[in-house]
Amino acid sequence: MKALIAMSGGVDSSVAALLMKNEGYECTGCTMKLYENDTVCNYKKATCCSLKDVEDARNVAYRLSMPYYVFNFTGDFKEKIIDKFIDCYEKGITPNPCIDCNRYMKFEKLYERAVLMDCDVIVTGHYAIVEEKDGEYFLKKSVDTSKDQSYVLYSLTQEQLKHTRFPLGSLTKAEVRKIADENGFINAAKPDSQDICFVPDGDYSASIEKLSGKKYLPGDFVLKDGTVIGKHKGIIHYTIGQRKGLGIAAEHPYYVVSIDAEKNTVTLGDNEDLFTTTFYVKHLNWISGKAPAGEFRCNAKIRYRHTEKPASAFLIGEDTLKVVFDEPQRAVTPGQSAVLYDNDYVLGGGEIVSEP
RNA sequence: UGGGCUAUCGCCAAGCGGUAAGGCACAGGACUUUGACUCCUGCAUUCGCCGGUUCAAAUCCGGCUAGCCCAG
Repeated sequence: MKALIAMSGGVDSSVAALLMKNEGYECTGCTMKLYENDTVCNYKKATCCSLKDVEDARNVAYRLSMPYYVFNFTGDFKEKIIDKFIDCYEKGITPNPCIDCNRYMKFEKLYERAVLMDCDVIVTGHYAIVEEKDGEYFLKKSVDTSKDQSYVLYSLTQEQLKHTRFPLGSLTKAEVRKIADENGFINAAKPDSQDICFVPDGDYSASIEKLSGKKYLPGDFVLKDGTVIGKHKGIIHYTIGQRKGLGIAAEHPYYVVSIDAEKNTVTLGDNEDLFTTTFYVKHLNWISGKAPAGEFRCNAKIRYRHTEKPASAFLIGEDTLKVVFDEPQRAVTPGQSAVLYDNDYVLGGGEIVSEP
């Protein structure tokens, strides 16, 4: 069996490579080059596409004596991830580029390459589990629930799951680091990745301005009743539930409650105004390949760092799901992904939209 | 022009003779493979100005200045 390992240069994917090797797979390592550091104006920080990371990945691949390649996916990454990222913010919604990167880069582009290379499976360092039973594949949370990444994988299809391996699914992060250390991997103690990989210094709005070359117009901060209480710096700077950076001094903190791209206004309110029970999801994918029939119970997760909460859901259209939480949840945000679980199993998910 | 009220951190605001609360904003950090949220830390040697009383004043007294309100 041949495996193509997606290696970022970090500990996780390095250990994933090792484990596949140990399982007897004929392994090939690779790193996807997703963007040029100059195009995103990143001059200092080491990120997943820096030379350093490629060297780390190459180093581990060499140590495991497996062939190693770098694939240049910069064109696709710009089109599928960066452009959409910018477009979303311009429309007043909040994207999750990591979700898109998994969907389009790792499990589409890379998968195509794997097929071309005659590989049977692609392998990543995600903390998630694929289970097979009677020919059907299931996506399940990892054993280390604090590191679980099944959320970002809800877009996978049966076909993709069949050809994917997540060797870290039953390990904890501590165990992974230990394995890396025991095997002398140079990245054993490398910090976990964080922030958006193509955004230097965590300043995403500055990146959008540089990448798009546009200036975003200031507009009004308004209250629910329409009262103007200040000027905002351009809607791309805000997301639902945001408190910091508003610059408005008041008795209580203000939070962004909604964003109107048409009127170029940002509505502010109290924390209590952010809690809602009902929302809609589009661009659905079901792990099983087909949508559950009728109304069903599940746990819904509305952002990467959200603990999934009990809800009822049912399709109200071809590709539109209505979800109703048992208890109101804070800052359900259009553009973010909602993923539905049945206990530890991912049922599917999609993108939260403001209107059905 | 009389009469009254108020002047404390960028904003709001405690304080009422004993040596400057708090909230908001802001900055830095933690958390985190998205944006957020959250958490931690920092943030007025100084109380409109000038004098006076007192061992001691943002707190009492006088004057000045500014703003607000009521008369005209």
